[in-house]
Amino acid sequence: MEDINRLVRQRIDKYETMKREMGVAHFPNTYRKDTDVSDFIESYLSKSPEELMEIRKIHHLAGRVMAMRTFGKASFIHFQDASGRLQAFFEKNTLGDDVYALFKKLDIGDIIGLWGTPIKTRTGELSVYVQGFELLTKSFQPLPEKWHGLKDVEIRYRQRYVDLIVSPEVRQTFLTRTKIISALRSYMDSHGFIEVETPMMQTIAGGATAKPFLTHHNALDMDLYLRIAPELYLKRLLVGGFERVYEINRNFRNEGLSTRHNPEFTMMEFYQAYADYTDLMNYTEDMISTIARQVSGKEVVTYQGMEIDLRAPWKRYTLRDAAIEVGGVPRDVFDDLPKAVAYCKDREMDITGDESLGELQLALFEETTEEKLIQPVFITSYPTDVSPLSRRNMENPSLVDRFELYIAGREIANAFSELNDPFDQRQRFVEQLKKKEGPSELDEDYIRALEYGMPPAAGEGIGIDRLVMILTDSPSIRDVILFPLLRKGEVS
RNA sequence: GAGCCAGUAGCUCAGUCGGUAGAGCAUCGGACUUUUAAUCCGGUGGCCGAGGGUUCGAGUCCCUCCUGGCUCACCA
Repeated sequence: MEDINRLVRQRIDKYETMKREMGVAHFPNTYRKDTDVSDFIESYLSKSPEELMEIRKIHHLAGRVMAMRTFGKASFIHFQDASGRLQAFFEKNTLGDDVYALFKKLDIGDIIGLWGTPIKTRTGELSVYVQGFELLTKSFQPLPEKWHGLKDVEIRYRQRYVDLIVSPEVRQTFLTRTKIISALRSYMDSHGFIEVETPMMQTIAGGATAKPFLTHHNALDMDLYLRIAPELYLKRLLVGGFERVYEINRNFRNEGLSTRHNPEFTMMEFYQAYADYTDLMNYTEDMISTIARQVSGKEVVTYQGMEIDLRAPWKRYTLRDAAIEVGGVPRDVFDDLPKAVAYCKDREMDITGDESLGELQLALFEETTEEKLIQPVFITSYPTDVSPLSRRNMENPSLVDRFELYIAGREIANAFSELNDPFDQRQRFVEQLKKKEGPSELDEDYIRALEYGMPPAAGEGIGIDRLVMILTDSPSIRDVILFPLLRKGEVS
């Protein structure tokens, strides 16, 4: 604790005085509370002041002092615990001179245990009529101002603990995140899926196209990648005989940061044997609308001023129809390689000219259509050459049985009927290796697993952070990740 | 990686044409027994993100760098 500023110094000195002269214990851990703030409020909020006068029960509460209004001989504070915020009334006559003097030495931010009876003050606010208190943890750093709160986003991210103390809406967002993930788990569990864990450290970074983080294992003297996706391991489990598996965990991608991208982010991937991508569309719209209802109590949510209707069923569009009808790409351009190249160049899109038609079709869709897909929509029928792990469509082998889910202009989920033909899979891997992005090595063990036989299946990945963003109306992914990645640095 | 914007007291912010660094809250001292951003009186508090330059003089103008935000690029 170098660079101690004056305010910290004052608090340290004050604490020393309290311990030396006022009998305050040094960081004690013997106080036990018996009542949460929310329970206290629930028990007494509807009672009249007269009814509360009759209640002699002493409740032991604890929490952090958030505001103080002290007078000569009586004072009010607000304190908060994990469940809520409550007013407490300290009176000199009740507490005695010494205890009241100790009370007046408290600072905003201190954590105290306090006990007393319920009371309603003259203005009708339910409060604790304090009979005694104990300083449990001295707070040495001053908290941000009560009125404007903490606005500096750098401090909010670097010192999230401060943000959580002073910003109820931030605390609420993260509580909602927890509820969403919990609801997701129980939805999956109740549909017969088992939760599994697969390697975060992999020798081949497969299952997606992204740059991986590299690390090293000393004892084995072996380079390892942090996973970019769990996909290939989860499908090995289908080979192994599990028919419904899911994993909610972190992926790591060594790419740029933005309001929608954090280098580590949370993904749920799940795989279901004897199902195809149309089954997953039905499943997904029910899952997400159910979770929205459970978490927020409604299926029509507002995201950044846009009304998003999550009620099933959701619209379904082929990539081609969406690009043409929503994105306004001319029909002949979409279906013709030279015209597509010319069109992309006209729009100053960053293309080399070596792309396949499929790659250009996807690029055209992303350029013209994506951001217009506000209401939930499944985009289907992706080109095979941009989907190396997806099953080909029976009628048209240049397309795959795949969908992506878009909500509020963002990709939320990606799913497909799984390719379980080991020979086709090998061929697609070989094609993928020719491209400059993508895995550096062919995953022979995955091919071998397919050679043992993977049941027909469909699988899906859902970006949990992005889903949480929509359900909590958060503009940036950093608002739904407790500790987003920042440059190494100190808040001065 | 590129462009734009920002960084001044613990927090939130002013700071004009380049001329002695300010406010509110917090904090410290005093008054005050039902307050709600309590009120009233008085005080303390600054490496103006860092470094360099121009100038008699720089928070202010110029350059470099650091950190953050937004947009773009990258990114199934």
